[in-house]
Amino acid sequence: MPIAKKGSHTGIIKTFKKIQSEVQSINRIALSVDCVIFGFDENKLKVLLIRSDLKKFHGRWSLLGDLVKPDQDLDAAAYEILKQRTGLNDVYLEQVHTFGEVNRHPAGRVVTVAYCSLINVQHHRLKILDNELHWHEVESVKDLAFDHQKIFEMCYAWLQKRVQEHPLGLSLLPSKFSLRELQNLYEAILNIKLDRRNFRKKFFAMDFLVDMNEDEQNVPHRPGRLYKFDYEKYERKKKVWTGIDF
Amino acid sequence: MPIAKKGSHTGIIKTFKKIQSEVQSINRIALSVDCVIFGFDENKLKVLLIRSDLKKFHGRWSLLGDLVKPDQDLDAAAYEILKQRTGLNDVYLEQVHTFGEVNRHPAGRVVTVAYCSLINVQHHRLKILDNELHWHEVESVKDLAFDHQKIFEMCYAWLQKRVQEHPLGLSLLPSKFSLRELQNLYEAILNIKLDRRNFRKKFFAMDFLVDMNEDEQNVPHRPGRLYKFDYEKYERKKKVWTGIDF
DNA sequence: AAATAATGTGTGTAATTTACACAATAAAAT
DNA sequence: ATTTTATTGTGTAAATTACACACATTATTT
Repeated sequence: MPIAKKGSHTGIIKTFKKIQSEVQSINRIALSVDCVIFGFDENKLKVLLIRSDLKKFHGRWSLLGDLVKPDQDLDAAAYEILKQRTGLNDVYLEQVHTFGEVNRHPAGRVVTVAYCSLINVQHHRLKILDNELHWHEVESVKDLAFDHQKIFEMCYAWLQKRVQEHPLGLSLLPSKFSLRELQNLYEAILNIKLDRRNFRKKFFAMDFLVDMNEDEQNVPHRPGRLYKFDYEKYERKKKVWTGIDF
Repeated sequence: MPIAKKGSHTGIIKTFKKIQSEVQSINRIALSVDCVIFGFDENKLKVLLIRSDLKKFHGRWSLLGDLVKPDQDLDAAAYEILKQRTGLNDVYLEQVHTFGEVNRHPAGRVVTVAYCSLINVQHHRLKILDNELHWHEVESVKDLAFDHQKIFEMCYAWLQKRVQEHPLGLSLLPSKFSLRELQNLYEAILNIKLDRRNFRKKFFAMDFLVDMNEDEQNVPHRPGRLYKFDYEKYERKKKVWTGIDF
């Protein structure tokens, strides 16, 4: 029988043996990852959903997720989902939040870690083999299965905030892109209109865009210049102090 | 024997029964919460640590944490820690990140969810009953047990960023505070010097400070005016669009 | 050759940020 | 009571950044 550690006034401190026994038997919980996979297509921000297979949620859509295996790193579990579902490897993936209400899942206690992923739909387009998968416009996503609506909304809000302070949004575009595409992307994510001249000035002033000396192809109007984003320079120069502002 | 769902091309989709069986037997993992509890005292940012009880980490300090029970909400588990360790109820608590590497804990597979908490040390001062608990200056925190150093560093970086865009930092001060105290707080958290006049102008311009018509007591110099922060007004007025800037 | 639809560029104004110095006040020391 | 000390409280000018706004240019399509 484990005892409270000598020196503890509270009885909270545990011996290694006690912790070990707790870790190994009781107190275990199923853990899953759910991925909110964003794409950008036809100037719309989209999210990849799968039709829920559970009768209880007949026909409702849900996020892509799976249980984490006991010998699997958490991040690896999220990458695994992406690999399986999109066929893509090096994609942008970031953990957003963990949802741990007791009754959030009908099959029992399942705590889930939500990840956001941003992928270039062009690369992915040919790889949706599974006809239960579908890209949905973010504005029309509602009534998802489980608590996935809440998870989705938190991830979408996270993206809207994050995209203003970090260049992750560019992962939604081809590596070469025009400023028009970039602006359309920001307008779609943030759901606002931006002034074109000021938008360009802003990005040129940041000085992370590399001119590819190449123009757009196959556009029914004057082609725009193509640029790529210099991530290395961004990593060197990124700011830590942005100023107190709320 | 569970089978892949009809209509699945990949065999990834699972039946409810299969999910239920996975949730209920295999694939379970121990889940813990760890709290990075910040305090502000003597113009220094501090963090509350406990001496590790595990022989393996003899004498090393660690974060305050515990396993999550199967019938306990995740957030509730974090509040529980705070309540136990500080005796405080309504404290600021926010989830930061989940750490899920397979070998991060010596007692087996334990995934941990890190929370940051900010408490007013004045309220707490008399309640450290446990002599294994100690407030450490953040700059001198090193070599924590487990992967707690990494967790701490991520939470500290999170705080430094978050405090610039959200008034959570004020939870470290008494509800009535002078602008000098507020500035000291920001300087301690961000580890920079700020211009006093511009700092004041900034905060007054935000217009969330309420003049208490009261001055500091027991200071060995001209007392400063006391203010409180109007959280309700902040909630009504807080900005969503801050501008693209990275 | 004209019409279309987009690209690419600059300037003035307003708002915000930064740098910076001195008088007023309360407490403590004499 | 007077002086000294330490800190509060305030204003302005200069620099920077954000914002609003219009026209000439270039491919493509008709």
